[in-house]
Amino acid sequence: MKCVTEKSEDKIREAAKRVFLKKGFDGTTSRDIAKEADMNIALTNYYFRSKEKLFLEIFKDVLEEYFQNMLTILNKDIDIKSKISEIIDNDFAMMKKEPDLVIFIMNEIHKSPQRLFPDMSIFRQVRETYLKKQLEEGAANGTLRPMQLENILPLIKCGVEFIFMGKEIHKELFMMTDEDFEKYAEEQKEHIKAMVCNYLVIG
Amino acid sequence: MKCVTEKSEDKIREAAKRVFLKKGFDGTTSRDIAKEADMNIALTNYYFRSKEKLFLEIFKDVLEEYFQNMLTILNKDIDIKSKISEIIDNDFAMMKKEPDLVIFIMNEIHKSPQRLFPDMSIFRQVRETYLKKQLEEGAANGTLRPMQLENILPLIKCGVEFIFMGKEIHKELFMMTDEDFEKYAEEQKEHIKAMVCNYLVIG
DNA sequence: ATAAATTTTAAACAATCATTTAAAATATTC
DNA sequence: GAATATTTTAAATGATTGTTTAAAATTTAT
Repeated sequence: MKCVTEKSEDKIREAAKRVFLKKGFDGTTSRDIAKEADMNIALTNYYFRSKEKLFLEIFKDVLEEYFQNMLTILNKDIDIKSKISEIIDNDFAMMKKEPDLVIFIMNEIHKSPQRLFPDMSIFRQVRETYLKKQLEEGAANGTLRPMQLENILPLIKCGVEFIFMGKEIHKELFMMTDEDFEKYAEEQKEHIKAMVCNYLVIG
Repeated sequence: MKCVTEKSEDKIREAAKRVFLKKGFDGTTSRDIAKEADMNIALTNYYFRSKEKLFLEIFKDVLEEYFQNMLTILNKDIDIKSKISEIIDNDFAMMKKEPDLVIFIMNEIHKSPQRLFPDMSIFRQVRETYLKKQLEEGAANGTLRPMQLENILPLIKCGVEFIFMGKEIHKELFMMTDEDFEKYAEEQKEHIKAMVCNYLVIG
């Protein structure tokens, strides 16, 4: 049956995601979530049993959201330079669409890593992509600097994610307005693409 | 007068720094701090008036700690390649010594930037270093790719800080032990140095 | 339509939060 | 050494926390 009105459980889940991303687990109260969802406070526990369980459910989704698009790109049958460019463009778009996502993930995992890693099959998927094969082949035939996935992938991702995670401090440090930052981020994106490609691709 | 026993105010300040860095502002209670300092709960407010005021005082120190060493290096009269290498080594050492510092700063500023920027003269100092002059001269005489400080500095810093901020997720993603990560981080440090230098320095 | 199951509600729970109080203990001053 | 100022203490403040309760409202099943 198709409902025109959203189910309460989903309303709470979506509200909780927004609040958790903005305020973090510690900074979020059950009442914050209920208010954001415009629902009675008791319903968060009626549907999810506890704030902790609701959080873990949402965190799993958020972590998959973080990796999913990148995973698709990593498996594309395109040349390395295009692949790097696409990953960076994708990262860039993600940071603009969900500015809280990466710092949220980083901070929550940093504070309590043990509780946040369930059966993450997505991790295995990231380790075993077509890019890995491309790196091996490139290293073998001398077109690429020999590097492992775990070395090149952070180099690709850190540039964009770092300046967006630290958007406010970068704005303050270099006296930028929001508009300035937009232009700056675009410049930086191209620097990163060129820098990483120059380093990885030989000749 | 020299006291052999530490002053209560300093004991609280140092305890508060440890707890805030580990748990963040929202995750820290006044009782956590009092317990860590092994002092009565009322003393935190006796000396600092409120948890908020204590936090702001500590945050200012932490932010200066983050920039101070880098600032010294940026002003050194050494060639660009050595300077980049030193900044990265310094960052690396800082992340090992204070693993919570950068993610703490990033997260707190991200959550509430407006309240955390006092008269930060250190920001101006970072903008006006000898490195800036070196970049201008290098661009003018063709030895360096023309880049602004705000473009090159994040490229230098993001690599090391990113993998340490995300240490636990990188360990999980690439199935590393703590020992593995140590070796991995060392490798990565050298990749970053080479990559950034190759990109900035012409020929 | 009636009964049963589900969802929503207002109210309350004990625990903990940041902060304050006022008295006790200690240190300093004269 | 008495008077004063400072520091520390235990206890309490009212507000807020996550969670539960039991009744009311609504939906579903018969």
